[in-house]
Amino acid sequence: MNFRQSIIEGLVPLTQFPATKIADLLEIPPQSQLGDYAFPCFLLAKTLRKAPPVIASELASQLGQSLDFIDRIEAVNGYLNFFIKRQLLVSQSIQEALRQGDHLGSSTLGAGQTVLLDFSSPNIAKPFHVGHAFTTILGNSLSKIYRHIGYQTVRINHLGDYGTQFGKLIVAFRLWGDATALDIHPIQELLRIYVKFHDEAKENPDLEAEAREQFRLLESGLPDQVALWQKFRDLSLKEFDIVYKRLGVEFDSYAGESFYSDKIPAIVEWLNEKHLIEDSEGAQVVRLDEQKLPPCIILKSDGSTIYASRDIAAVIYRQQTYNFAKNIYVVGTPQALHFKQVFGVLEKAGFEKAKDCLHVGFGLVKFADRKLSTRSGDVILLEDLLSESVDKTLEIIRSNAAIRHPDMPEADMLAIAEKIGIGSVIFTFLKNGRERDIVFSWEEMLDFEGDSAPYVMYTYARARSILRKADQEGIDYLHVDPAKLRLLGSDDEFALAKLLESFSQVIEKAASVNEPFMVVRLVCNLARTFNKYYHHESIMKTQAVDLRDARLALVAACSSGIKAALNLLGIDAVERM
RNA sequence: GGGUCUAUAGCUCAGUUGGAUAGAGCAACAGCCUUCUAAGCUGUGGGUCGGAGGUUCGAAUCCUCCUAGGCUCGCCA
Repeated sequence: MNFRQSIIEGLVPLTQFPATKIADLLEIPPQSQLGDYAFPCFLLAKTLRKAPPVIASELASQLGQSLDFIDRIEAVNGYLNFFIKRQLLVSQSIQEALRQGDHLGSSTLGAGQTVLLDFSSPNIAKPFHVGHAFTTILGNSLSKIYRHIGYQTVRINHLGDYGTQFGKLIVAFRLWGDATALDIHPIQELLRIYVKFHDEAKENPDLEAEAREQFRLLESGLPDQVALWQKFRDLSLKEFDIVYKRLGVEFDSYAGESFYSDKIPAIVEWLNEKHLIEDSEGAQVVRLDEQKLPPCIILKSDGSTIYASRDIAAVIYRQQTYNFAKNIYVVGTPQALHFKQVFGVLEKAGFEKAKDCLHVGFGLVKFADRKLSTRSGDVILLEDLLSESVDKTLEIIRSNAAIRHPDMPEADMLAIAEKIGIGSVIFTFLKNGRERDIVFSWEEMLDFEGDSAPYVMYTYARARSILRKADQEGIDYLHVDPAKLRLLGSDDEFALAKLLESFSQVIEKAASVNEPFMVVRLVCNLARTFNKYYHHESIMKTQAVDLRDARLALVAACSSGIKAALNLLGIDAVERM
């Protein structure tokens, strides 16, 4: 039974409002003492010409006993407050949670529709630094959230694997490259010669010209140039893969800039046919005055392509290949204008799916404390960040294990530290609204108390610990008689059940605004409420066996809820810690 | 200068599309381990929602102006 829907249906005949209107108005009170659902009567005041409190109390008595799942209805301050029968909500919510298990909150909302997520997209031959972490972690989480509610997803890593920079690398590698170093630390070596190229080019401008020539030769397909480029690309990807594996991120496509290189002429031709392109200061541009946007450059004055033209080609290709319902770009907010222009050109060209293209932006990563371990230049490698976090976690695990789990094998501690350490990093990026800048500090990221990945994971481990004990005693808490579940109804139990019940709504909301932090807040809430419960009640020592079993069912439901939510963030829960 | 985003507790942030006494976490202070994991729990203090007007039954939320800051504004991506 859907309580919310039933209340809406009950209110339709009494208010004369359409169901959608009521759905908009029906809210969840700020405090649980005020009820489970609330209907504000202020809008009715105008049509009925009565004071809201009067209307509320009239509605309360009219609605009376017609809704059998309602315990009572109160009229307070012009609000109609609904209290659901606790036992009913609790037992229903736990049964549903146990049925869905680790897929709690999943649905078929997006069945038959495909969402494209363009994220991560690092530049080949450049270090994978913390700046890339945000798009990678955010995109990964969004893909999981969309899949959870039934969409098919295509995760696209739009690699920066083309452009004059590769001409530079080819020139630099021939002059100063070290093949052995390239095999061992490919990106380090490529970065070294890239930096050297720029240093040398200051003295010798001919190098720049040579680089442009080499890129031209690469683009025209000369075997030597292509082979070198391919090698740089392969080795870089191999190194990126190490980070992706640690983060648990996978891609369905690595079609990057090089992939679209030969698709651009057709795009230019298409735009020309529509007479959208005009000459401006030597460059070919599409004017976007009517959209109040600056012109979008399609071809540079030397005739070569640019970021925008490649992105336009990519959108067209993706539509033909995937027939997407949504085409999402997980790219930093500084590029907002760029995407507005790209989508603007497509719209102007009459490409209908332009409205389904979406830029999901995120803030900058800034650094509060500068004393971070870096190997090269002033960038912080994501790999180093992950390792640092894992190391710090391992220290804590070691000191805890000495007290609580003297039997824990070294290999387990390492595996757990890896998951918690990486979970902490992921959590740092996903805990707030994505458009906020992240001021990065070790102190905050490695603060494992309160709302943090370790806190949530710890809660899961505690719940699992109880269930292991129940398993040992042979208790079947997954198939508890619904009648027993109605024994639950304390404040904590009710609060937990309500949180579990809210999963699907929260996850759908998170998807609709592309904000994983909503899932973070949900799971933190669940963890906090669970810890409270854990502290108040000794589950396994509950005297009455039926009540104990019901409580175990609730614990099982909560544990799968936490696991499900963590999975949506890209974090792997651990059974012990 | 144009565009755009932001400003909420000492710090980091929420605030369900205009509703009830503005909420969390951290930090501070005071407590709780012979009991399923103390990475936990319980309690206390802490606010002119950047400022000034306006809209209305009602504003952190909408409008105008101002202040401060971020990002961005044609051949990089």
